[in-house]
Amino acid sequence: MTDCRLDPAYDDSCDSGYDLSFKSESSEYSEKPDPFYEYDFLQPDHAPNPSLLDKFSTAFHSALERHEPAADLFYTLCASEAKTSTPVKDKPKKRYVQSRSRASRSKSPSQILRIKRVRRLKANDRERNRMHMLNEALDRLRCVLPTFPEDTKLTKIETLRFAHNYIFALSQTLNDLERCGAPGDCVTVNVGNVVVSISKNGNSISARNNAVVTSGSIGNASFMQDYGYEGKGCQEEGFGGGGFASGGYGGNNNNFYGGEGLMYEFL
DNA sequence: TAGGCCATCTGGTCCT
DNA sequence: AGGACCAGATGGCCTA
Repeated sequence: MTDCRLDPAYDDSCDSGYDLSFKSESSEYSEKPDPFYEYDFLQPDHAPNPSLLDKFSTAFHSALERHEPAADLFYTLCASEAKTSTPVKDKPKKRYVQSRSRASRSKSPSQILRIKRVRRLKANDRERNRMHMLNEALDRLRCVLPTFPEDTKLTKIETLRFAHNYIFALSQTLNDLERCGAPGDCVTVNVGNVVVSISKNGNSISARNNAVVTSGSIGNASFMQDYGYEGKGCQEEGFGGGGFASGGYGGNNNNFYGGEGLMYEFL
């Protein structure tokens, strides 16, 4: 495969008629509305998203009062507004048939080459922007995960696994609260070395050793593992994998999620 | 220095 | 036709 950066034929002369300036830094990219923006707890400036926090808080406390699954309520609150750039495909894939093109009519080989090169450059630019948007979303996901600032930045796969496990841990916590009842207004979840407090007055994340937790990673590799779940729900959602033993989630460390190892306290 | 991670390019496929 | 999405290839950077 040729690398255009080394290919002398891959020039970006004005002859191509295409402006090579990166659109990732242009207004077209930066001003494009992000359909997922409103579903982030933290906005790009790390300020809490009041709308989403309110929804989560409402769902959480309604669940505590009505003994209903908070995740379902939260889902219900958001579902009506849910948008996705990758719609679910329920139709069988149809084979794409290349139609006869009129484009080649009355075009010299050099013109065709130039047109192809321009299209390729435009496609490269779109792909670059697409990946930038994906990375931006991953960065925002990193921001809402309880991590230590002194640790290295989570990789992409670590971020996704961490987020999956973190969400699962929180949902397990909610399930246990619904089972046991919640006498107070605040719930504290111990996530490894991190303490997550959820209350009507807001949520907070802190470290057990009083260190400030902002970004980075929890120094506990097992938390990054891609746990499977053999129980109902996750399996139905396609999360099934290797599975884990009942009552344990995280092995011999201090991550206690689900089952008898779950740690939470009422304040 | 090997391996992991990442950004980018590229061509194929599908969809509008 | 053109855009979105995807996966493979490639080269650069960093770290153990």
